[in-house]
Amino acid sequence: MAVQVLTVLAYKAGEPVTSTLLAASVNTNPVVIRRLLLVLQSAGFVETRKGASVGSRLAQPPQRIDLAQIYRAVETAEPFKLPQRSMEHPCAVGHCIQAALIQVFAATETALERELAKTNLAHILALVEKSCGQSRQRPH
Amino acid sequence: MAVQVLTVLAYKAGEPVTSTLLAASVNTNPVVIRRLLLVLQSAGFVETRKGASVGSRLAQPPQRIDLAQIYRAVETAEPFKLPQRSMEHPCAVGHCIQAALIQVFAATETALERELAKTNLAHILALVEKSCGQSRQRPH
DNA sequence: GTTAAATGTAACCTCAAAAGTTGCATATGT
DNA sequence: ACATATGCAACTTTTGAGGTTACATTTAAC
Repeated sequence: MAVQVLTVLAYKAGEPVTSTLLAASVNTNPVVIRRLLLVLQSAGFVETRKGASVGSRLAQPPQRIDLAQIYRAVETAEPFKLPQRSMEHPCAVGHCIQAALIQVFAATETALERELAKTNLAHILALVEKSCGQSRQRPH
Repeated sequence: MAVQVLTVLAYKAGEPVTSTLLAASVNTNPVVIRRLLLVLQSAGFVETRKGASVGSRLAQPPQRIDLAQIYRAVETAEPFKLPQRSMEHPCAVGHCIQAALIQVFAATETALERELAKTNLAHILALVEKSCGQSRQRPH
């Protein structure tokens, strides 16, 4: 969802967008968008101003924001994580296996982020415009 | 969890293991293990026999089972999937963006599986034995 | 054969995380 | 000043994974 919101902001090319409008675009609730925007703000991806007829916009050029950064900023639960088992380790083998799997999954995680880093918002924006054949909407 | 169970089975090197024992090793419930084993059975990774003093064992050598296969067999919810939005597409742009993101995420998914395919159970087993310094338990 | 031990399976419960909802205080262009 | 938009708190809803209990069925071993 974060990627979708950021793509819309990139599409708007600096024009501030309200959370209500973003919510309509992603078909969800404005508050959910605002919660997400807070995260994206602290990550430095967007700037948001309060008040009438303003909203949020990208704080960086789309080329500077890649999927790995977004992933790290937004993702809370790692996809490859061992469930936190109780530490009663009745089986020493199970304990050793866990230690080994943590290494393997950490390596996978790193590889995943390296892969995500290859794509940035500008790439996605180009893909959107190409697949839909629409000209980019510029601010007035 | 699937990886953990399969690693234990690989560690046991063909010796049939009961779901109760596996559950103790992963510190969970035998029924959960059995449910998982059903999936691993239909994927062709394990063989299970009913009856007294039997259980499950690997159906293939550990070198033949890699993490990508396990991932595909077990994983239900894709980590990179757009939430199924309603099809009322009030915003054509949003629709185009979704189509583009599906492509991007599919590519990421493919890259992830390519990465996972690099590691198989034999690798993990070697890592376990190395990090714990225990000799492999052979059948009798 | 009988029996103990194991799986297959159904029907429930629990729990946590994400998303959605409501309400209101606060800030800010016009 | 006022309409508009965000920040934020508290709550509910939803969803999926995991856990639990119970029981019929299968099978090796005695």
